Amino acid sequence: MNEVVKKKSLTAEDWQDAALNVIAHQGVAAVAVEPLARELGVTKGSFYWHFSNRMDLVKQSLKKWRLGDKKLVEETILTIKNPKKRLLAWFKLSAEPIQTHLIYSTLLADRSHTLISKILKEITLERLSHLQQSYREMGFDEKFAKAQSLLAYSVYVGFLHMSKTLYGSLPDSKQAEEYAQFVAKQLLS
Amino acid sequence: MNEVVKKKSLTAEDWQDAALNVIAHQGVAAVAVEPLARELGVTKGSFYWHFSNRMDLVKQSLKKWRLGDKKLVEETILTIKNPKKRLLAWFKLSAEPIQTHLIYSTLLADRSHTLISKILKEITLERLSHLQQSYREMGFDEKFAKAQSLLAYSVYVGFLHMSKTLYGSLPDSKQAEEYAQFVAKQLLS
DNA sequence: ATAATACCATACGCTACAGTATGGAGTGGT
DNA sequence: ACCACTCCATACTGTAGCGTATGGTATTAT
Repeated sequence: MNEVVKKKSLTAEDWQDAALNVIAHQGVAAVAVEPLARELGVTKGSFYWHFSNRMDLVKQSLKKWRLGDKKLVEETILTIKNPKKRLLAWFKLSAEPIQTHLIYSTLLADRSHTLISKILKEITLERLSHLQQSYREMGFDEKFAKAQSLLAYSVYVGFLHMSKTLYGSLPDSKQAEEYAQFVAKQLLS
Repeated sequence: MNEVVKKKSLTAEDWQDAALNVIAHQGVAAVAVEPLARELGVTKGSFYWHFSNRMDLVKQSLKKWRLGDKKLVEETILTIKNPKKRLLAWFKLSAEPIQTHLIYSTLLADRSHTLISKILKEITLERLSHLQQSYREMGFDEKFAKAQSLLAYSVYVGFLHMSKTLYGSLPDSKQAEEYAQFVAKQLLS
């Protein structure tokens, strides 16, 4: 039992969380109704009461993920006034072993659906814009800020995949800290 | 018709090429026998003559890809004596819009099978080793060479995903050249 | 010319999953 | 006490793909 209080019935969010967990580790294609139902200890009769179909679940799950991710960034990064410190905080957060990174990196290789491509493009452009903004505030010119933010973001994405490939999971906080320091030294001078 | 000479019968390599094409664009999970057969204008009776099962095709396809990739690197990169020029050549090749990169980046998010994880780890460590070697030959110490090669490789992987995400495909040669120059300036000083 | 072999079509059984239809148990409101 | 609504189980239909069995045709060898 992972829950002390045995819940009487499931909510839509319970299904979304389970779906996000699958997405993080096996991708969108692996999100299947019946296996999820088994995992949650119910049948798909429950599922089709909460959602209209499989894609509906995927959509709403990604929506939830996106909101949570946005909130995280707004609270821990965008509140920092000093642009250099803000970038450093971003590098550190990027290397933290949290689910949101796993989901993002998994989605990156999943071009199965137009919806996902669209979401990814939006998120990526959004984040690039933040980085570029910070570099500009540090005093760099437009062109350099653009190229450098693309480079920094590539490092972020690459690091996610590398970690999973080499270690099978995201590295722990200590390793992440060290790596963030090195990256900062190379990309924040 | 994409072939002038209409072939009388298919070879195992024809199936492998078709499979690699699917892997490059939709991932290993999307490799299915019957759809491939339809695409090749035959039925699966043909498939099961050439391969014992679906996984057999995947294995052999990846083996072919790996051999081709190895040959490419050996011929265009490892033959260069000067370490700095060698690294520059690697950066440039990394940004070229060729299928081998697509396959690699797609595999990176595909942890469905132990075999694939194993292959990926091997390839990644192999490439990291080459990079590290080049940095060392440039005169950097062991520790820096290791960190820097990891950084450079992260940039490579990240760039692949970014390109697909933002532009839907790998960028053309001209863009690739510019990007490689910038990366080289930042990571090769 | 005949036999062997390479290559493929067809037809089959099996499984996993999507989605629907319907009924039933529990719970809260009145 | 009764009703309505929430949540889920059960039982279906339909489809896509895996793998097998078997027979047929064209090519090659002898």
